Amino acid sequence: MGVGVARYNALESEKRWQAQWTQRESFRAANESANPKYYVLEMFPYPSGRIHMGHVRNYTMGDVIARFKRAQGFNVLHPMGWDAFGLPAENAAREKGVHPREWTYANIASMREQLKQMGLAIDWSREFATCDPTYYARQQKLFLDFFRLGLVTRAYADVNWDPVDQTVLANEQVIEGRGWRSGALVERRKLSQWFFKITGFADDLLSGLDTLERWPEKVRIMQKNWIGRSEGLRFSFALKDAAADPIEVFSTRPDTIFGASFIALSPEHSLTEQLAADDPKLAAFIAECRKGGTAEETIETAEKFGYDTGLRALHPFDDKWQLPVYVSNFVLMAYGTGAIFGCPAHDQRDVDFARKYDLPVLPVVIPESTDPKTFTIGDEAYTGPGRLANSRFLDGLDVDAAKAEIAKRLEANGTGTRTVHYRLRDWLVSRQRYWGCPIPIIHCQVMCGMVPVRDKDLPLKLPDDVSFDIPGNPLDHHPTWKHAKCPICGGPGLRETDTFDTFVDSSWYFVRFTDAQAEEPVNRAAADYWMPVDQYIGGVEHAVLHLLYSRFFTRAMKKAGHVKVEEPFAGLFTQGMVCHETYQDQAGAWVLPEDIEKRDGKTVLKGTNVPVTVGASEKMSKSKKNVIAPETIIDAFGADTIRWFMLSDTPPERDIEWTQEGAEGCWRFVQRIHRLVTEAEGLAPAGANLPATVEGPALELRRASHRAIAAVTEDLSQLRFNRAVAQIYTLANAIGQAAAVDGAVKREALETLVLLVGPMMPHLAETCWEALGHSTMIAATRWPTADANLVKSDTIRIGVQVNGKLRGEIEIPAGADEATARGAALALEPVQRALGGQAPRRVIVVPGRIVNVVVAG
RNA sequence: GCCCCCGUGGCGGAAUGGUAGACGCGGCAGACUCAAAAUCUGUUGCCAGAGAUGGUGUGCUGGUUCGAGUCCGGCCGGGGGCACCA
Repeated sequence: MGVGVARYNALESEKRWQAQWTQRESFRAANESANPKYYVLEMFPYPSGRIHMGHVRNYTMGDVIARFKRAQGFNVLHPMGWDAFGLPAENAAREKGVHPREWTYANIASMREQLKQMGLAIDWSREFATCDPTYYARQQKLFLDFFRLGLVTRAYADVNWDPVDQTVLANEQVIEGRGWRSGALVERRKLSQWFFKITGFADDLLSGLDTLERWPEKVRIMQKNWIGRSEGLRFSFALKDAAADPIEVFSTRPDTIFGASFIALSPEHSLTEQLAADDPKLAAFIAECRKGGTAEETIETAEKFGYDTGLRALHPFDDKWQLPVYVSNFVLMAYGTGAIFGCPAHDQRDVDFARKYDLPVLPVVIPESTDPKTFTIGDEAYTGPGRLANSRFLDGLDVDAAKAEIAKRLEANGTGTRTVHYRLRDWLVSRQRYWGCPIPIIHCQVMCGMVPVRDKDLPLKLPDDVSFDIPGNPLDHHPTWKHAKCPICGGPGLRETDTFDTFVDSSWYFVRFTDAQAEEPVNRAAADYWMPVDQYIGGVEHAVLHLLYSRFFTRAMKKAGHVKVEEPFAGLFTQGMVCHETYQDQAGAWVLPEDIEKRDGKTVLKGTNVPVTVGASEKMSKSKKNVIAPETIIDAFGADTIRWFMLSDTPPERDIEWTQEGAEGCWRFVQRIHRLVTEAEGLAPAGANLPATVEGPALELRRASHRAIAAVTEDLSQLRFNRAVAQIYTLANAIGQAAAVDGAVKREALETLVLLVGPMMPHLAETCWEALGHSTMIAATRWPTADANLVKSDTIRIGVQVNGKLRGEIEIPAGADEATARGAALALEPVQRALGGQAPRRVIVVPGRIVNVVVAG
């Protein structure tokens, strides 16, 4: 520590300001205000016990927005809670013998402590965990509302059974045939399950995407693809053997019907199965198709196989035309009818298949300005627009007209139906687990069937005395819990022992934050005031499921009269991951960053000369040990340093790489700001007026201040934190350069610097604000406004080009007319040289931008 | 295989079609110091040149334009998503 230099003590200062904010309830949000509202929310965390760098990045961004909007005069809601149900708590119970509730609440306590150390501007009075009975009781009530509205259904379904987790997985949770958490090979089982009828909202969820202008295009496309709407025609092909049932197909290209050259059935099609019973070769073929999984992207490049069943189908418009019926591995049972007609000329998969089995390839859609007689298809299908040919009554029509004509004819004779298919399936919400929200239904053993639990009997609480000694659902093998009287007849009944998927919990928490204490699930007035969330921030890994379910839930809640909005999140931002270099020792084992050191350009195990291999920067993960614990950084440098790092350099949507050097650079800047403020000499007292005239270096400093205000305001509004950071560095540099400037101008510059830094490094800013003689807090201070006259300068320097190449620079008054710029440019020596005494062929003057002299040659 | 995104100094990255490389990290040189750390100042795309300066430069390749990192076509490379969706 330098002699006589008071070094900024971040840890002490941060503790102090955090206490101040808490004591003054600085971030408490009122449910009504004269100011406009702004609701900023980060995806709430699962309480694993410790925060990681991903949390730090996420919550820092949200916090900057919250503080910035608050300073701009908005009534800001910035809450925090816990996505607290879920399997890890049960795993901990099985592994360590600790009750899921204790484990979860202990984790929440330690994570809350860590988040508070980050200095987040959160209204903690609204905090809740989804495992609080006060929360899930309201969720049960919502479920009953949905139940009465017919949005809930129960169906026997083939479900994915995870034998390790002893639970049912959604299709989305099965990855490469394995459970997404356990990694166990998934088995198929038929179980009676609860579903939310999200498919009923498919069209609405799809069209709603168009209104989400402040969502990343990428996420909207992913949701669109997930919903997967396709319009087509469902119709039948009769078989030559009249005794057999016709084969029903679904096609989005019925216009290509006269290019058909085969029919293909899925290996799982019922007809396939019938035929296989008497055809061992087909049975063997089916077994072959099942190998390696069916839904794999990897098999897309795999070869297409077919098996000719010997059956012949009749063309719907010509019963003399027979088409071979194949079974093929590229037809999916889960989509459409599990059967297709193949038109090789206009579908890539079909042409691949046709070439392999030597089937006809007849083009029936001809691109504009191409001769039908010479148009042929090689190994590539033509899927573009065009006019029909070789298609009898369709000849000459365009694709859309031909589709309509076919549909019209087949509908008229009763063999076809226009159909819309969705990829989206109903949301399976029941889980055979203990640590989740119980589903409030009683199965009457007498005659009443499935009966909702009465409102007055809510919450239906989880029992505490459960055992995890045996596999399966503890609720199910609890000795007494599931026995209940039927609410209708009073006879014996059994409680539903399934609990909800935790995606249900996270599908409405953002509404509950608007009044976390409300007796009803939603305080309608509070929800109407705050919803929608103005800015939601989280990882792109939730692009489909969480966000789609939340959009569905909000619509369902609207139907039930709980909210007036349909879309929960007006703005969405998906931040990038936090990465770090990876290290391996000579045996190939992963090494923690804290166990290495870099010396003389080499990377070695700490305190030794044993070399370490430095690998690519990858997402921080325990398995590769490339993790930095946020608390080690906060303990060493303070929260402001880690926050500043997260905002600096890398655009927020991209992956950021954590480096020790970068962190030290941030720390140095913290110190530098503190020094600039505390060592400033000749400052005017707080509140002093600026001199009447300011010129020279003082004017330049004023300009730097106001340019910084304008730029940082703009950048923060657009979530371009990295650019805002660069602007602040520029201002700090300008202040350092203007050492001779003092008085009120210097004060203005320093106060600007401190105010602009406020949302990003709030503790440092408060300390500096106080050092500048203020008794108020930055948390209660308005954002500065830029003086437009100071943002622009009197003269500007613009480039001068000759034939588009830079040849010089001129300095002219800011508002100078074209003639002035032109004259100054032409007078330049390099321009004169290029002209060689001749007149320019053309001079382009873009005011305030550039002059380009075009010289003949 | 299809869809989406991205290729700019040693590194992270700036740049409404208008002076490419802001800002940071790292490097180099200097000041302060017995010395180091910290701090401050200068410098830093590449090539040539002592220098002024000149040439060159945003993955490759065509095009549009007075002018292209930016727009359009083709290719190469990297990343993400997916469902062979008829």
